[in-house]
Amino acid sequence: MQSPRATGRPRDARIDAAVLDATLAVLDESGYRRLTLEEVARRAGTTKPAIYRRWAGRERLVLAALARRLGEIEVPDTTCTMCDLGESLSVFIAAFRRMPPDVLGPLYADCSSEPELRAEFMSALFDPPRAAVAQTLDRAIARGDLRADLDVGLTLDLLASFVHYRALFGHATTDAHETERAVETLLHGIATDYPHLLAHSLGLSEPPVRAHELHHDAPAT
Amino acid sequence: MQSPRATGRPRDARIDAAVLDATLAVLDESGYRRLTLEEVARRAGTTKPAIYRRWAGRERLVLAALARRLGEIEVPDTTCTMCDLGESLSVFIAAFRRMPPDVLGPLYADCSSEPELRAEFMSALFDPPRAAVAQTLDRAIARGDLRADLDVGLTLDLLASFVHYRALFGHATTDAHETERAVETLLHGIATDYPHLLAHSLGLSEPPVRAHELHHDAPAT
DNA sequence: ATTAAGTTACGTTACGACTCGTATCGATAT
DNA sequence: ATATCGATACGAGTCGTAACGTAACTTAAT
Repeated sequence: MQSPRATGRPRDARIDAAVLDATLAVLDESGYRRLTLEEVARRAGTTKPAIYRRWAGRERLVLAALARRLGEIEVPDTTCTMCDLGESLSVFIAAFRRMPPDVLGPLYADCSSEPELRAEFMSALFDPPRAAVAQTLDRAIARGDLRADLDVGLTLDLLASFVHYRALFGHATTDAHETERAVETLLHGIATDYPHLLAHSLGLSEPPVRAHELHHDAPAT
Repeated sequence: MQSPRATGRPRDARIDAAVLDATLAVLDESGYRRLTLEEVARRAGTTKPAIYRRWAGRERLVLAALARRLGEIEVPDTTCTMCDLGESLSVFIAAFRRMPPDVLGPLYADCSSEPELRAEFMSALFDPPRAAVAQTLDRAIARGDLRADLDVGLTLDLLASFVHYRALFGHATTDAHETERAVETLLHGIATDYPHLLAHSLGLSEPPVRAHELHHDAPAT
């Protein structure tokens, strides 16, 4: 943000680290809702005012702690589109596995009220893995493995939302096998004969003969 | 739940209705986080204890109010799979449109801590629209429009998560057109040549000749 | 080099404000 | 006899901030 203060007593960097560590520890034990700043301060061997000097509230504190744990995201880049997508999703899922439902949901709930805070949440936690998958998609398109007219944003949302859904509502631990199935499903589609369905929806009762040559875009009306 | 008490002064049913109405009004104005029971009681022309007599906490109160607004879900049933899916999703989205992000996210956050409460949340708000889409998928499979070996649960999650994602993180109002695109994407798949990608991922450098006859299932090892 | 002044962080403690969920009370309805 | 009604009050937590006196570091003058 701004340049470090040139005057006065410098901040003790060990306190920063101790507070972030304590925050993560309390989060893992008690979740986000039961996290109190006094407990964090106690464990970090410091006090509440010292925390407020550094972060503007508990949302920002937790964001900082989680962002630190999230670390950097690496983008897989082999020549295998399916592998890359699966791997990207795995990284994605692994990232969220480190942020249990007890944390991510309530945290976002608290962040969603204030636009600026919300933006910080997004850029700190959601955007990084999302960008990784986006890059994978772009590469696959450039390689010719995905359709050139693909709506990357939409596809990204389909993938990302799937992971978030599982992470937030954690009714199932998304394992590697299911990741694979999801990628497979998305790549292949779920229809037996998509052109046929498309034609039907357009009111043509008989399916087009040259189904495979039919372009993805709907014919002009 | 249990049978109505045979003894003592009966509850005033008008209070039930007034409280639920007031709850919805406050939710729409202030969102979930800023909703206080005292404010609800004030608007309903009653008092806090009267509310606690009826619902065990504000989570249950809000759940009851939202479930009331959600109403019943109708399942579309034409012969057009694409239309039905699109329509199902639209109903899905419409259901969530009545529950702004300021409500659904924080509410779930509060419900997720207690398992029983979480189950109530699911059965009251998430399951109904989800079941509607599930029925549409089943019909489409029976009709032969979707692959028989389709993982319905997975597909359902892909669709539902997409809607939830938009509803919770509302960075985009999912309109009819985008719904259509999503269904289209899922039906058709995003790959230019899926069998080719599959083969490649299995380590075969040259693509199979009869790509279109290759079954979805991977060949036996 | 020493000293002095200025600034900021530190720990400690305390405070006001806000909700929550419950308790109490007399009155009322079955 | 029992349970609800309105009204009010209460204890318990947590929040974010405001004091204080002390400690650490920078700058400038001696």
